[in-house]
Amino acid sequence: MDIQRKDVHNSETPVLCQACESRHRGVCGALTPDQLLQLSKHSTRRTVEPGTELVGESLKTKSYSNIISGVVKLSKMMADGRQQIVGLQFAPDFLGRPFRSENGVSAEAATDVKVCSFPKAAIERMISEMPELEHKLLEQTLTELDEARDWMLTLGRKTAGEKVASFLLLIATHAFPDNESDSVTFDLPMSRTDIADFLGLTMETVSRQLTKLRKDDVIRILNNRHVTVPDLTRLSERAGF
Amino acid sequence: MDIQRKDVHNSETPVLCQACESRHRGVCGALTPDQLLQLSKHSTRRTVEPGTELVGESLKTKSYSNIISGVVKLSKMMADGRQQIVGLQFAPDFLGRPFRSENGVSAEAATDVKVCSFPKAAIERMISEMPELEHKLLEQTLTELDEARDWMLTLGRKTAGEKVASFLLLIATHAFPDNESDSVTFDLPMSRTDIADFLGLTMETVSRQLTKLRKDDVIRILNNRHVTVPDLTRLSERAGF
DNA sequence: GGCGCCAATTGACGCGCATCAAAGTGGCGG
DNA sequence: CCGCCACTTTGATGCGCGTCAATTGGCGCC
Repeated sequence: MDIQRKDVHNSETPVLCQACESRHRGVCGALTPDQLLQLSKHSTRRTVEPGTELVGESLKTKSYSNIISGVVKLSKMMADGRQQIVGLQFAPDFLGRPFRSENGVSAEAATDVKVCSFPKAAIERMISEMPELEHKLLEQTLTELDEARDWMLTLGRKTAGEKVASFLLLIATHAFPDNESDSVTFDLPMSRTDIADFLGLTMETVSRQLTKLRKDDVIRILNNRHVTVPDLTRLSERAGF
Repeated sequence: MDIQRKDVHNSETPVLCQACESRHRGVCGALTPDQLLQLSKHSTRRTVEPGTELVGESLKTKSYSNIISGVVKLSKMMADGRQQIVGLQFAPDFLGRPFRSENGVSAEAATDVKVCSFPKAAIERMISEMPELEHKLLEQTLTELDEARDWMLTLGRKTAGEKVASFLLLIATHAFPDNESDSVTFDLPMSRTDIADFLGLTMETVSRQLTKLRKDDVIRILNNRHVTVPDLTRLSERAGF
C-alpha cells in the first residue's frame, strides 16, 4: 500500500465513527454516539481510484467527506490550462468547503481513496447545533492555512532543488508523522507531472532534481515510486533549512 | 439561534464595538453589548507606524487584535534572509493565531495601522463560551484559506507580468470592495521591495512590469504610489483571466 | 539653490528553468 | 517472450527573470 498515516495520529481515545465504520479523528471524533448513529443513516462510504474527481472546481458541493485513507490533491486551473496543486489532504482530514457552495478548488484522488460522505444539509445542521464540531473544523482550517502559507514560501522563494527536497520531506512527515528515526521509506503518492504542478515547476525539472538527489545519495528510488531517505537531516538541508 | 447568527453576520448596520470605539465588522460584531462592555475593560487601542512588528515570527503571541484601519503584511523568512509575504490583512480582519502560541508568521504594519488588542486569555475564554464568536473566526479563517490558495496559483504558475497585474487587482478590490464602475484609483500600501516579496520576484522585475503596464496605458502612476486603473477589465486580462 | 539620502528606474549580462525533442524504462496483455 | 503504451529520463537550446551596477527622481535639510 502507499501513504498511510500511522493509525490514528496522537490518539488518546479515538471515537468509533459508526458512519465511517472506522476509528479516526475526523469530524466524527467530535460527535456523541447518538449523533453518530443519526448521521450514519445519511452517510455513504466508498473507495475511488486515482484520478477520480471528488469535488468539481465550479460545481456546487452537495456533500462533505471524511478521508479514511489515501491522498487527495486540491488544485486550481487557469483558463489556458496551467495548473497548480494548492494542497494535499491525508486521512483523517475533512474534505469540503462549509458555508459556501463554490470554492474554486477541485479535489481529485491521487491514490486509491476511501471516503465517507455526508449530505451538505446534514453537516451544516449539525455544525449549527454542536459547538464541538465547529471547533474541530476551525482547528483543521487553521492547520490548513498554516500549511498553505508554508507552501507559499516554497513556491515563491525556493529553487527547484529546494522545492523537490521540500516535497519529499512533506510526504515523509505526513506518511509517518511520529517517525523518530532519521531514515524513512515511503511511496510517492503521485506522478512527476503532479509533483511539478504542486511545486510550480515542469515535469522535466522535477525529474532532473530527483536524479541529482539520487546521485548525491540523499535518496534512493525503486520503480519510480518507492523512495527511501537514509538521512532526513541531509534532506531537510537540501530543502533550505 | 440560526436567525440570530444570520442577523449578526449579514447585518447592514455593524454593531458598535465599544472596545474599539469604532463601527466595524471584526470579531466584536459577534458580541452582545454586555460582552463588549466587559471585553473593553481589557482592551487597548493604538496606532502604529509602517514597519512596526505586531506579531513576531517565533515570539509567543500574548494578544489578539482587530485591525481598525490600515494594511498588515504577514511574512515568513528563511534562514538566509529570503523572504515571502504570505498574506495581507485589511480592516476589519482579525489578527492572531488562536489555539497555538507560535505560528511561524510575523505580522508587520505596511501602512499606518490602527489596532484594538485583547489579551490572549480573554479572547480564548470568550471563544469557548460563545459559539457565535467561534463561527465568525471560522468564517474568516476559511476566507483567508481561499485567498492563500488563490495566491498559490499566482506564485506557482503566473508570469512576472501576470503577477504584478494580479497584485494591482488584489489591492484595487480590497480597497474598494463594492466598486461597481470599471475605473479605480488607490494608493499602493507598500514599497516595490514588499510587492516583490509578495509576488516571489525581485524589486527590479516589479518595476519593469509596472512601467510596461504604464506604457501600455493599463495604469497610471503618480509619485510612485498613487495608481489609477482606467479599465479594470483590461487589467484583469493582464492578470491571466 | 545645493546637497545628501533613499527608493525607483533603467541597462547589461548571466544563469536557472522552460521548451522541444529523443531515447530509455517498467507494466501489462497477447 | 514480445510488443505496445504511458511515464520517466536525458539531452540541446532558448528565454525570462535574477543579478549587479549606474542613473534618475523625490524630498527634507542646511
